[in-house]
Amino acid sequence: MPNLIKQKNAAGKLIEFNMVKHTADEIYHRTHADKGEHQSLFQGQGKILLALSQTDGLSQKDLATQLSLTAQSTAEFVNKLVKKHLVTKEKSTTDRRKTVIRLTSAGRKSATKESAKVPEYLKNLTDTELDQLSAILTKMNDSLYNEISTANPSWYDKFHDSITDRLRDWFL
Amino acid sequence: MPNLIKQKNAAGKLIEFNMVKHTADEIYHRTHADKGEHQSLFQGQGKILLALSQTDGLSQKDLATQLSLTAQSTAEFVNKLVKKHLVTKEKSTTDRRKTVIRLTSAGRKSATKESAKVPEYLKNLTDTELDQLSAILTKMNDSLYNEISTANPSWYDKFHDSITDRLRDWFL
DNA sequence: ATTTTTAATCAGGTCCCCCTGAACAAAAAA
DNA sequence: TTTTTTGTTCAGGGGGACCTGATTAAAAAT
Repeated sequence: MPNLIKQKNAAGKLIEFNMVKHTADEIYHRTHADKGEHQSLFQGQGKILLALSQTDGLSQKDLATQLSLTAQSTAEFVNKLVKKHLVTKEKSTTDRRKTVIRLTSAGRKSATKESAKVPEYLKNLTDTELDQLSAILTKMNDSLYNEISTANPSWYDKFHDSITDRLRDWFL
Repeated sequence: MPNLIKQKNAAGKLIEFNMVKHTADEIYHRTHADKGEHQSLFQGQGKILLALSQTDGLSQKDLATQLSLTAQSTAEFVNKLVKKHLVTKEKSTTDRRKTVIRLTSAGRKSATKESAKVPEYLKNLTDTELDQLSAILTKMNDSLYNEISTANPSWYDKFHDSITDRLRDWFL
């Protein structure tokens, strides 16, 4: 029998963490005048960058299906990224309907910069704590993967492997 | 000397957690047709709800200063919440310039519903793990509070106490 | 009693995520 | 070759988080 009090405690801390982190991020990109860089990596333009950093040179259609977006949304995000010089568009030579999207070097950097660095708030943890945290997060993630796979197996399939691949790349 | 590998490991797991959680949330409010309920609690309308759930009956001005928003943004969010029947607006009787904002019962429920319940992914953790997680998150949060207070002391002041108050209320 | 400050409103704007519908050109199938 | 399917694009829309500027009404200060 798990202890409800302990669960609530942890849940509260987690909410607090999200809240405080959100504020810290806000302050950061407020003072750093990050003009528009407040995209989550997991939405819209960020998603595209992430997918490309795993497999460069996808077509818009590929991106759309992989990311569960409409072709139009995908086009919108890609165009925005082109304007920011983070990706390039070029017509495929083999199939001239297709547009191949590629990361620029700036794009690749942008996709990995925030993710590849160890945040400050982890640096105060001891080795033991880091191990504990990793183990706990692994369990939590598995839990969430389960939720996703039962709720929506097709998303899960598109999702799980690419995520873990991506993370392996970043952190090795 | 903290172990960089361990840090990166934990950092990766954390990113993975955010990513997976984001997807799980998306699936959830996609299947539950939650029309617009995908607000972070820490932004815009969510912020307002949260502030009111701590201190009901604030004026728009009070909300604005407390949340570091302009009066106009605040008004916008409040109006949207009124449309959703989550808050009510009424002219103050003592100072007829002021508008007093109050949570409806639906509003109060909405402000606490997601937060007060223990997420599934915590329920598979053992008591020991829960304790470890709480301890680790406490350290991480302190780290972030520090960041905030050095970067922007005034935000910190508005922030810290009300947060901890809020969390105490939810979880007791 | 008049000026000034304050709380809120309207108007309009920027950027973000995301979708539907309609058009169009290139490739594949009939 | 004609039809159908596929990949993109254009147009337009809904909702969200913010913001600045200008105006109004009520309270406070002079």
